[in-house]
Amino acid sequence: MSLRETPASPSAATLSTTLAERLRSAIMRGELVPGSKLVLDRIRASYGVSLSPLREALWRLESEGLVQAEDQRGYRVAPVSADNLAEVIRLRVELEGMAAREAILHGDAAWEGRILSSLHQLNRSRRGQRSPEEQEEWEQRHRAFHAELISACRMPLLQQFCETLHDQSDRYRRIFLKDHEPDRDVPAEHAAIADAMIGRRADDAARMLRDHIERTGRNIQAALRGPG
Amino acid sequence: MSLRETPASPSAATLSTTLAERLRSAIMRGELVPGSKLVLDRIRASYGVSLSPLREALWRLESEGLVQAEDQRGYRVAPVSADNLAEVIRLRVELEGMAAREAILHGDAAWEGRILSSLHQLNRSRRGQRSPEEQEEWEQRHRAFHAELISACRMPLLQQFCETLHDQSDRYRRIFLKDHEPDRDVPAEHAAIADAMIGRRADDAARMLRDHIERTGRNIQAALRGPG
DNA sequence: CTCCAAATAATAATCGATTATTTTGTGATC
DNA sequence: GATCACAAAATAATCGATTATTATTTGGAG
Repeated sequence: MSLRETPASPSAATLSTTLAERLRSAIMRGELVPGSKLVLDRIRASYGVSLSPLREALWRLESEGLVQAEDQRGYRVAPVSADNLAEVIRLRVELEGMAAREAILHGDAAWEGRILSSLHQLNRSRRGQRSPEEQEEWEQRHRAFHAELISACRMPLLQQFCETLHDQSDRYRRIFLKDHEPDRDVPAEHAAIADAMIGRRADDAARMLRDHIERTGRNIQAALRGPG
Repeated sequence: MSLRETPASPSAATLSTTLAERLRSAIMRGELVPGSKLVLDRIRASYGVSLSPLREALWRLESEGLVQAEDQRGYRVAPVSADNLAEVIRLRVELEGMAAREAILHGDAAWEGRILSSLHQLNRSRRGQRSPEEQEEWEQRHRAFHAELISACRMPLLQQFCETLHDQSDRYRRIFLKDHEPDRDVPAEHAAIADAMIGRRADDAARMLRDHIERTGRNIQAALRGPG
């Protein structure tokens, strides 16, 4: 249930936490392929850890929908499907829409500043960069920007749900739109959404957010149907 | 992420799964009090298990919002607060409302039958019974009834969210409305909701569901403010 | 050849012991 | 008396080995 957090007080990250992050990243990048079996002893060996923290890490990823677990039969990377993607997109639209409206109601000047700042950071890194580091940086900033939009909503559970759903749809995008030239001006969409949020134009913001999410969703759906 | 499931094929429940169920029940009943520390070695001893399955069980409950975990500092029963309850209620209204509308769109005759059947089961057991077994039975059937209402929505993630939120609000109700004479005709409310769902009156159903959830919410809020 | 059953191998789950970290207690200093 | 440093105790996290379960192979029987 934790928002991927820096602990309030400076306590050392546990091996299990570190491992969950590494595995999450591998799953999101598609390096661990959807539906594939996660053989405990193999992963244990390749990450150089013991079983206890590994199993804990997998349970955390299970709760984020990135891993499936079955008693006595082990774990596998969550499979992908058009139906699942459609639901993720639909829920993102509804929940991020709700969160955005709440954020507009409650947001203050500091919140506006954080939106502008994260938008700026995002625009300074370019998507579809050659180096994986740059790509990873863009991904991270993109996630941060979307999180900031709803950060003032005063509904931590809702933020949690949105983060989980966002991760799930990011995985689809990163796997199926691997080196896909965007057919639209994504930075402009981000800027317009930020502007509507700060300008407290709730209906505009919700509509643009919906379109933004759904457009990406349709592109992924097309790629998903195409090859697979 | 699993809907509390009977495994498709008959594989033995793991100790970790059983333990998670037992702990969930103890937390929901308020036997493990909100905010209290869960000292691993104490629980380990009292449940007669080893650390590994215990820790796994606690992580599962963390993902359901019933336990809080902090690296290197252990676990505690999720605390309660008016703010958290308000968010849980709000999200239940929104998400169960959405799920109900979808279920009305997609539900077939079999679904109608399941609703009527679970309503009947629910009415045959009486809430606020003297024996804990009867009370537990009512709780279980009440949960099943609400789950059945949205079971045709074809959105497994959404069902998952609803189940989690329902568990959370049930915990509040069971702790704060311990032996509380209901001030309203709850069975009639259930019957009316079931009727509207089956009759495909989506707006009616959503409104009655909202009122049903919010009324209970207000009662809990009152109790929460009162003593504590 | 196909089906079943037992044997074997592979894997998951659990345990008990060890190590690392945090919390509590104690005494010294100001 | 308050504050810090250190020691001791409590607790959390991890490991390596063991046990239980599932999956695979093998060897008949029909």
